[in-house]
Amino acid sequence: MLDIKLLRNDPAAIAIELKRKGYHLDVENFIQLENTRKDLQVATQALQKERNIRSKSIGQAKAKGEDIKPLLAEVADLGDKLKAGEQQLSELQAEIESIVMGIPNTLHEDVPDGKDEEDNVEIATWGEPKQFDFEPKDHVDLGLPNGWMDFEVAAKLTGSRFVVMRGAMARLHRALIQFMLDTHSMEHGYSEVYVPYMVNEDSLYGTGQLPKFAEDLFKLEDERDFYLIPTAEVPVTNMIRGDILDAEQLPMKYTAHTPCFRSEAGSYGRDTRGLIRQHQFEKVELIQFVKPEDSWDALEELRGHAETILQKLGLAYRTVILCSGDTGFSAKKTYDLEVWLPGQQKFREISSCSNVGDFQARRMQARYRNPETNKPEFLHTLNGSGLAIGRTLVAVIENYQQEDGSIVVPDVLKPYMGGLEVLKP
RNA sequence: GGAGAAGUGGCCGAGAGGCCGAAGGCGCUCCCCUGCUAAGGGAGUAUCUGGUUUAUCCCGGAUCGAGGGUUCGAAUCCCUCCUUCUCCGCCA
Repeated sequence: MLDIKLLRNDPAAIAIELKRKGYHLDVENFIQLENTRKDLQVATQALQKERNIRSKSIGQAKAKGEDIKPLLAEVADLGDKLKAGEQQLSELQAEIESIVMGIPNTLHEDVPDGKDEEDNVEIATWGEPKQFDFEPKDHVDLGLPNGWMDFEVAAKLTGSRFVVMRGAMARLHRALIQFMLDTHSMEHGYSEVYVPYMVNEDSLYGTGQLPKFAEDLFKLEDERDFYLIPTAEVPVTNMIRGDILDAEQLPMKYTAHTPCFRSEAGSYGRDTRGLIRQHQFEKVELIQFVKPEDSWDALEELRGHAETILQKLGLAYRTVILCSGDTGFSAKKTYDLEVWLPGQQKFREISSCSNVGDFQARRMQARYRNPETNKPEFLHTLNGSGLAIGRTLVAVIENYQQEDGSIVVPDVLKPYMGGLEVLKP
């Protein structure tokens, strides 16, 4: 959520900023609604004030034993007028709120202009795309013959975009999770949390998935309006919803492993093969809560933490900064890490690290007490994948494959593989 | 799943239709006093929001788990929901 005061003061300037993100803000409509709201609110509050004064005097008269009948007659029609005004006002406020909740975050000035992912800008690379002296297979061809990956069984169990993994592959998948959690919690200063995989609507409003992106989510058939989480960002970030933290508690860093559930509505036909785009995948997430002045440094740090994982795994990657049109709804600035996949001869997104600024904090009413002003102020939130497990598995097996279809276990994963050094078909 | 109890400021806790945004205590901040320590005295100390502009000040409005309702007036009465606790049942 943007600062409503900024929006009121200069909606035109905000509209120009939002245009970079491809969002059209109807300034005239907004100003008109705001003006109506202001009039209505002033009028309603005046009525409330009168009601309060009169009620108080009735109480005082009654205490003195005076006849209150004439006083009651005076306020007879006040109640109806007030009720009508209050209802009108709350409807209008709800309308304004729904507009404001649907407005994306503004961008950092570093973010390059652009329309879509074609315009993202590469800012760094690490490692060299691996050269093979044979034709490298993609992860599906590596996984299928051994029964390591089974998409048909998964389709029988559930449907498309699911997988069953077996044996050493399932273990390698698990090893990645352990390795990442251990690295972030023991070397990068994050505290590990275990969180619910279902959340309520308030949480999804808090991080920005609702109200706009309901179609991307799986909603449970249940009167409680629970949703499966699309990312650990939702439960972990919402842990501090409604809180006022002490300044000394910041920065707060959390890491969590969770499955992520995404409906992938609108991506029919894209990445239909293999593990790249599934309805259910695992992810190790990094979340930071920081003071406003620290969030840009924190973004660089967080990105470094995600990059460390790729480096330790020895996987070549490039870092891109998302252009204005590709940056997500809540983010001020986002780096994507793209890993080299020999099977596709392409870099593919494996992590996304964003500084959200105070956008989610506003929605969540998540604040800290600024010792200088002694006032509660919105903190800043950041999130990043560290990393997406399914795609990391893809990268590992494609990059560590050998001509006979076996897969060498990267050194850092060996402690988690019970002595297994090569996955043999 | 059944029966019962309870949700009030940073914390504890009073409050039972009006003078209650809320006693009292603890904690915290500032000041005074005491040579230091210990103790004592005084003042302050919720959040959101409107007028209203960057901020202060001032004057309003709202908020006592959430949402509805009754009433001139609700922390207080009624309804629904959520959460916590106790007992029973079931269960990984």
